[in-house]
Amino acid sequence: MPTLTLSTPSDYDLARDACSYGYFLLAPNRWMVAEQSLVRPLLLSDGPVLICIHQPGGTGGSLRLALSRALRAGARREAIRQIVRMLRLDEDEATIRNFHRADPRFARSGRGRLFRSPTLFEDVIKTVTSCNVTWPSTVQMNLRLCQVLGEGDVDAATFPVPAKVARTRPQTLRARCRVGYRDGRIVELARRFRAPARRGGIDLALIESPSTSDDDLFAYLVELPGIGPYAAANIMQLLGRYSRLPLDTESVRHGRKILGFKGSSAQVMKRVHRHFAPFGVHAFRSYWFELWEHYERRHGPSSTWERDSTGRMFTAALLNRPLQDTDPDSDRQPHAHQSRTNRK
DNA sequence: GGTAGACCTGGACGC
DNA sequence: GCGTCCAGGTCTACC
Repeated sequence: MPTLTLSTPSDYDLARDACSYGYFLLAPNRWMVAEQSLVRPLLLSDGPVLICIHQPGGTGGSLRLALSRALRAGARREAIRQIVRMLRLDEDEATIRNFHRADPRFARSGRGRLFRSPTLFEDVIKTVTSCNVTWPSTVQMNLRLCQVLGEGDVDAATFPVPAKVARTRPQTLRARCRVGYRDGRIVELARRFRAPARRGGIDLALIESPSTSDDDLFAYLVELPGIGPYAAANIMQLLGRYSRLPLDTESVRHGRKILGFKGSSAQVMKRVHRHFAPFGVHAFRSYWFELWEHYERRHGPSSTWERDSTGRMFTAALLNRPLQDTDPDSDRQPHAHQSRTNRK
């Protein structure tokens, strides 16, 4: 089996940093608990390739990539570019240290990087499939999108590319991928990813330019079909902009149960927003890793979560249920356990 | 600018 | 096993 080696920042820990955001549990990603490795297919210009990513040397060690086929130089560069984006290997030690200076609670665990997708398109569609549904439905939608529209073996199909989704009828998406009313919005988003910016397509130059302000980026994203304030803020963190909080019902639950805030949902959201505002450009990471830590208190280290069983753990009924009697501290002990933490 | 209701799926629950 | 209720963010209409 062909292999590649990829160096990492000296603080990089695959198990910790890949299992840091719920998308690592969504198809076509597959976290192999026993092997502590990430398996997923990537679509390259010369076809799909299945990649198994492992870090045999532990923290700071190089990543070993086992490939299902040999890659020519161009395809190899393409694969590495996608993996670097997905694992945020481009966020160096200094970037993470800045976050830890702003929020020292996570310096010891080293948390700072958040898992994302190899492409912006996949991140945007995953965000849309996480809106207005419970987590198990998000898991199913992504699995079906890959099985129905992805390339390669059905068990290891890639995430579909914009061109394929843009050609698909909304009714097909609804019937076969069970995306519900999101069908037309997903197809329209795919069409915009296909079209050049001057003809109404996604303006990648604006999105990726560091000179675009957070406010301007948010205003642009929120105008896209299927993207509201929550989704826009989430896409921003996936783009590496951490100043905005994607506040949803989970935020309200966290605000009430963990932070002890009272009042209506809108009031609790405002208080959560104010609570994390002092972390400035790091606000989302502080918010997220605090949330993640509580998920891990319930379900154990995220690197032990299985895609097929973990999805069922994140239902409103279970999350609202108090912790077992074996944990007398109950939920409201935010940092009593310095373990690992989450969901989306 | 703020609010109410529809959108769709699947889990939870009662019978 | 079946029927009903509910959770979830976006969008549109309306005030």
